[in-house]
Amino acid sequence: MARLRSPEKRVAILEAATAEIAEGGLGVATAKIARRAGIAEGTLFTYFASKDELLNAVYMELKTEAYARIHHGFPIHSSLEQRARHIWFRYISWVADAPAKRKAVAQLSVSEVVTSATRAKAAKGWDGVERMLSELGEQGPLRALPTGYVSALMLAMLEATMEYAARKPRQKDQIVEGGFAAFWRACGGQAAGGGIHPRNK
Amino acid sequence: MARLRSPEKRVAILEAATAEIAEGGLGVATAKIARRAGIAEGTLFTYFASKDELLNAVYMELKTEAYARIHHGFPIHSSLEQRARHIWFRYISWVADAPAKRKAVAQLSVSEVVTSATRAKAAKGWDGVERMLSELGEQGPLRALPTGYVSALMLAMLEATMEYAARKPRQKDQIVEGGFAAFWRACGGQAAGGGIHPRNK
Amino acid sequence: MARLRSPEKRVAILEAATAEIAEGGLGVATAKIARRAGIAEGTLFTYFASKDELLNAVYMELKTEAYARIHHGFPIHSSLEQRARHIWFRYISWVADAPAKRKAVAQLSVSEVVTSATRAKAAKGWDGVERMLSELGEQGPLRALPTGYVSALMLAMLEATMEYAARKPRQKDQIVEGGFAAFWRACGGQAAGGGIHPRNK
Amino acid sequence: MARLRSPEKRVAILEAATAEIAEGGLGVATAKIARRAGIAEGTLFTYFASKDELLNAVYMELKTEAYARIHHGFPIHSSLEQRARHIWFRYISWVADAPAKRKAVAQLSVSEVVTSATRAKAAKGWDGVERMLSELGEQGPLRALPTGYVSALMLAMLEATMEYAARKPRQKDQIVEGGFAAFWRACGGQAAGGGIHPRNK
DNA sequence: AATGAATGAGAATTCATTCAT
DNA sequence: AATGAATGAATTCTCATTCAT
Repeated sequence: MARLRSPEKRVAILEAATAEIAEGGLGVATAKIARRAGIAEGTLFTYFASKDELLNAVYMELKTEAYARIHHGFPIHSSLEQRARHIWFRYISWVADAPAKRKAVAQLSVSEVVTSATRAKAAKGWDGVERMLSELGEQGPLRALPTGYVSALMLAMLEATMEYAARKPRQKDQIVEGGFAAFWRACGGQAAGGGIHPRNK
Repeated sequence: MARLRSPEKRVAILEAATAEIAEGGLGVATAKIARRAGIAEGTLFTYFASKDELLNAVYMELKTEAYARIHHGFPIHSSLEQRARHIWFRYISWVADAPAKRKAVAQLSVSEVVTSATRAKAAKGWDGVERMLSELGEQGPLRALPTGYVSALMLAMLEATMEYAARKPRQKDQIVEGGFAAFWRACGGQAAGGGIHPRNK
Repeated sequence: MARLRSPEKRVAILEAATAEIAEGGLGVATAKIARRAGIAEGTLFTYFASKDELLNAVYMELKTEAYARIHHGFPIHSSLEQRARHIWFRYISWVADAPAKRKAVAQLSVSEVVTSATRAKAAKGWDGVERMLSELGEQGPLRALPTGYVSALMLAMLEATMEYAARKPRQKDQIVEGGFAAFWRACGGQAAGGGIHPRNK
Repeated sequence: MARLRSPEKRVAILEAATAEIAEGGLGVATAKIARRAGIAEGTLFTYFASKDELLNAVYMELKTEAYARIHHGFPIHSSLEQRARHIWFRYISWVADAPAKRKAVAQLSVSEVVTSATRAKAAKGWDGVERMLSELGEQGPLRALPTGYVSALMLAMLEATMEYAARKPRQKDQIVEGGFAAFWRACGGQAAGGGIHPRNK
């Protein structure tokens, strides 16, 4: 039997692509990605049939990873606020650990190379998060708005908060905490101490 | 660059570039932009020294235009909420009029071709908006956070709201209105009727 | 106004392509063709949109040129045999002048890159030759066979004769003359002195 | 190359190569040939040291096969015309059975990958046919021309006839028969009933 | 100033061949 | 012997930019 296609190599390519995209945009040469991944130019194409396919895989991978981060240790029996906090801070920590990942995802999200099929598949992974957040949307002032809007809003506020925090590293913790408070108010909750469902506490 | 014979051509190029970027990403060929603008390939470079310069100009133009939209008819003597509403709905209407512009701006915003100098210059124009919003940040729960964070948050929430509204055209008005309410709560204001500073009214 | 696309350059490319194909087959690199034509790699593609298009153009060009050679000085009022001789020897002389052209045409003829549209268009040019030969097909023993078969046969016999003559340069004249005699007999004619229609002489 | 484990695999490769060449030209990827042959990419190279070697082997194989077809049942004691007829119709039937073979041979014949050594070797196998035909060349009007020219002429007329017949399937038999008659006349023979050497009959 | 042909440095991808398994 | 992943040179084609007209 010949060598097996190594999952490590696949991962190396995805990581190299993420880093290169973060540094140089979606226009990076596949050759550059391959070099960074420590493989030959042509080898990249035994793992991904085309650059587009690779880009879609990177998007999928990053979205999945972010989701896994949030999913891990989710306090399913805690109050709504605690659950929302978990998501907020977990996502922030993911980005803080690897800013390149966020930069890459940002580029991919607005690009046309990521197909709607990929987006749909990735969104399905987010379903879990959305379900967690659905209670937020079902009660309180956001009740009248379509499901999914809450998570879209949360993601947007997260991105803005991270972006901002990244530019002011010293006040980072304060901004992140303040950002969550703002999100929580937007959802109709009171600042810490209050909450949407006092009785739920 | 000498005084340009035709400012119309400059505008045509910027518009063509915006449309092409929206449709095909930042990778569009300058030749394609030129064709769409109704000029020759080479002529583009008498108006913009390089593709990067053009891209930066497009970013600048779009940001400036959005700002102008908001600036126009700004109810400078109305309540803080009224002013915030003005910004919110004006920005939404700008995007609604020309969705391509938003798509283009989104691509440019995350790209590395737009220099920090350009971003700074554009942000300066945006200062006006920020000043209008600064009161929001100075008072209420957002007080402790750095200036600029409020406008960043507003923009993020606006983008998310538009994105979402675009996918559910029938509920558009409801979503846009609900989005503003959420933003206003995030800033510490009460739902319409209340407000941060009742006495300011 | 910019430079005009020069017909000389187009011709240079076609000639370079013909020579390269003759020497190295249809697999030649477009870069090699461009170099031989004295132009830049990219310039080739302003004259021919793709390699396939170039190859089709070469085929067309060579077929047209061969036809022109035959057409020139055609003894329209002479005997059938004289007319057939004219075609035979003219075609031979074309090939003798530029053996590379025949080699290139041979490769292209059997290849799949030459579309049936191109073949049809080229065949239309041969219609003239065919008409000249149609009398041969209408009378004599070939009468029962479909029109067009005579010219196909003639071309095949010509190719074989040339191929053979090229390998034995010393006997060239003898072979070419003998080849024509064979063709003429195949058509039902008698060796020189006789003919299909003695009275036509 | 050691004694090969499986001659069947060698044959499978040759057949796959023939089919692929017929369909896609000499540019086919060896990987595609291997896949069609039902073996792994690398295995091909334990049977043929290089693509060129494979191509030469295909040429050789096809020429040999055609020769075998003709050789089989050759009416060695019949009249010259009968023998020529045998060759003509046998060759036609070979091609009719497997048109891909003829297409492949046509591509290979005009290509530079087939070495003159291979051609010489293949021609040697063809010698048998040539010997059978040599009488045609030795007597009659073709007497003055070099040996080998007759078979070259025959092959050319055969190819043209097949090509033509393939395009008009309904008149196929008529064309093939008419083609032989033409060839026979070209050799100096009379239409059926006559012959070059009545006394030889 | 305007034009668009010319340029040539990449870009993505292919593919014959090698080689670890 | 057989496999197919790995290799990297080579290929076609694109495109920002220059420049003759």
